[in-house]
Amino acid sequence: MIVKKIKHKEDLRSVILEAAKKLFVQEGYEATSIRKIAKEIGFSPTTIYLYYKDKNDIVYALHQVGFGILKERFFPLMAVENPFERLKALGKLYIQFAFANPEYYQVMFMMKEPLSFLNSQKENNEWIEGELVIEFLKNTVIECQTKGYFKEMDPVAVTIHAWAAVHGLVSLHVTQHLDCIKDVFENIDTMEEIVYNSFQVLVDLMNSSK
Amino acid sequence: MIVKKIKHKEDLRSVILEAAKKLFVQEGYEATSIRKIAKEIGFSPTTIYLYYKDKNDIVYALHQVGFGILKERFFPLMAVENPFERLKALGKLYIQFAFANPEYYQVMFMMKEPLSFLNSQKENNEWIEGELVIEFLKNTVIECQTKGYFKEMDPVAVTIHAWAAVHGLVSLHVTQHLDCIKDVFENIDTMEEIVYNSFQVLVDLMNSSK
DNA sequence: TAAACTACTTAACACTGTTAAGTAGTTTTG
DNA sequence: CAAAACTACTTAACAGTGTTAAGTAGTTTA
Repeated sequence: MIVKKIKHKEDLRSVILEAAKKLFVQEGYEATSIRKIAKEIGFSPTTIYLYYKDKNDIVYALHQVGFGILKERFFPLMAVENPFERLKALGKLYIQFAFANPEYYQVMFMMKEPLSFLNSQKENNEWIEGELVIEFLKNTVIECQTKGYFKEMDPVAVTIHAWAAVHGLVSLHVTQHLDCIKDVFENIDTMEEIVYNSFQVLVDLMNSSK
Repeated sequence: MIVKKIKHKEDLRSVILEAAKKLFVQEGYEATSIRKIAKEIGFSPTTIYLYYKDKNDIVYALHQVGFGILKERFFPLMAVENPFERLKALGKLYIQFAFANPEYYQVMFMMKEPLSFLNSQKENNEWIEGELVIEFLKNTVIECQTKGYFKEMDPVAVTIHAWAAVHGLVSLHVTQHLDCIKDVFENIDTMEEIVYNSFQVLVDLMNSSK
């Protein structure tokens, strides 16, 4: 379990983050304590505080790792010409990301801690990671409007709605609230099917706005 | 701070819940510890465990209190004849509830703990509180379909979508993720306005499905 | 009167995040 | 070259968390 100490003065900050990532993905947020991270890398818990301000600082770093993965996935979508196809692909990918990386999704979009860390920093208290994603979504929505979608609607409100619709879906899944009401689904499908059927409703409704 | 001990053998279980409610609403979930609840009612922390199995048991009880408030608000809506008007009113009330009772909203729809408690109970592992609300929503959706809304759509998928859309909106607000991207809104409105504008998009899209 | 039961408490376990103070080992400086 | 300063880390502790085993008054039953 315990990784042997790092010689050659590697950047311990990134070694800590790597250990945090491992524990976080394997055991979840709850089980990722400062003491366990320290044990994992073979240092005392207080050493962590020489490289990260507090635990929120670490979960903010994890949240950034998550956004790195998400942006990597979103990048190829910039090539999709048709804005509505791009919008649909964005939604699908967002859902896929949440299903594939539920722990990262939680830290990115469901937990206050990373944002608390941002607010604790005097300068740079902007959530650039989130704003970048929403800006990309907004531009796609505006482009869709030039093609006749979302007639006479406020593009910002449409953007927030689109985000909220997929976020609501995946967050209800991640917290297991969807599983708990599966009795209302006559034919019990997989959770993924239910989520995608529901996403299809969003797409169909958006289509009917043309 | 410390309430004098209860004589006359009142039901201590409800006294504990009352203290938990007070701390929970005033200080939030994080600050509501077993030890603080015990101090509040003037008993030792272990006494709590004679009336509640564990902390999840208490947050499940709080979650039930929340559903009590929500159901009370939903009740008058059963009288609304027009199903689409009822659907809109349901959404509006749901959002209002979340804004007025963010702590209860979290415990009802955003936290795993109450559901974990349900799963820890051998019998009765159904989330009846949630199912009741969703069933009410589903029936309204089905009724809307008889009036020409949601043509050729799966009513269950529409129900989940409607729920997810409003849940996504209010949960992004509660976790302060919406506040953090307020730079994308040109005219910085109140959070309530932004949420209602976004809700209006849902209503407009649903209207265009007729 | 003695046993049993009720309602509660004390003390402890095993954790958590976090900080003050201290300590080797290296580097810089007079 | 020795003394001061700095680097990188550790030990010990604080104040808190949920939770459980064991014990103790006071009441009730036998």
